[in-house]
Amino acid sequence: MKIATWNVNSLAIRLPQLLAWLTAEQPDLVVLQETKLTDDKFPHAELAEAGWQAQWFGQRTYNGVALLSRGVAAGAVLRNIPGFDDEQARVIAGSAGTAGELRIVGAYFPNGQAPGSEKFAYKMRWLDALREWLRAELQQHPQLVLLGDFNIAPEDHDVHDPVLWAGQIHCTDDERAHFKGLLGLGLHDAFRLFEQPPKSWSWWDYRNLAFRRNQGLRIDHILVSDGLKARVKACRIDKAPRRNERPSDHAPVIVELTAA
DNA sequence: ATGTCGACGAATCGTCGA
Repeated sequence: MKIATWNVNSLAIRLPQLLAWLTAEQPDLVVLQETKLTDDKFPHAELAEAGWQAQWFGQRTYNGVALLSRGVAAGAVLRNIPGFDDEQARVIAGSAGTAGELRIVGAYFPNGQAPGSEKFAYKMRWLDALREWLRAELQQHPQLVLLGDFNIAPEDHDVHDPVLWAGQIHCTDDERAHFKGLLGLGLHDAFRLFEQPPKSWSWWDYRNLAFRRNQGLRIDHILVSDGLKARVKACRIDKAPRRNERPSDHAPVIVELTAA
């Protein structure tokens, strides 16, 4: 069972790359971020043609998320955090897996712009709401995967230049405390369950030849619950799509689980 | 350090967000 997350930075632009990647990589479940599509424009027909069921939740210009499953549609789908009033489309959750035992929570965490900004305050409120909702969700669904673009680099070794980035957005103590708070719910950073190549990033700025210079951040994550940890076989970042022409600025992250 | 994308509204570019 392969589960993946990818911030596609506009599905309108990236659909051909997504379809090619799905064929090449053959994941079972995929969550997408930054589709930037209103729901009427979501390319469900093209995905269905390729064998994918989709659940989606989007808006114009910004944000937008989706949950793709091969063959069987996800059940008990939720859009955004229950009880948290939000105009932005950032979360999609659904139940999937061979026996519907897996709870998949795909999320596009707020960017936060800069510490002290109104957008940063929104990020903090959103993170509070996410944690409290997930606390309850984990009671209901002990086999849970939280994955997406977290917009948080959890530790200095997730940052190409920790001195340059110290205290900057994605790297503040407040954001990192929130990441640890999620781990405190009984979640595990799947990527760090394994030995990994040094300087592994999931995002590289379009500017400054950052990808060529491998100057990036690891801000896209897959967190697995206590109840799933023993099933985690591998976790990796797939840099191949970042080498495409007109790539997304993010690379997919993939986790492999053993059969239930 | 700030050199790039992508969406959008309005024009063949400026603004915003990331």
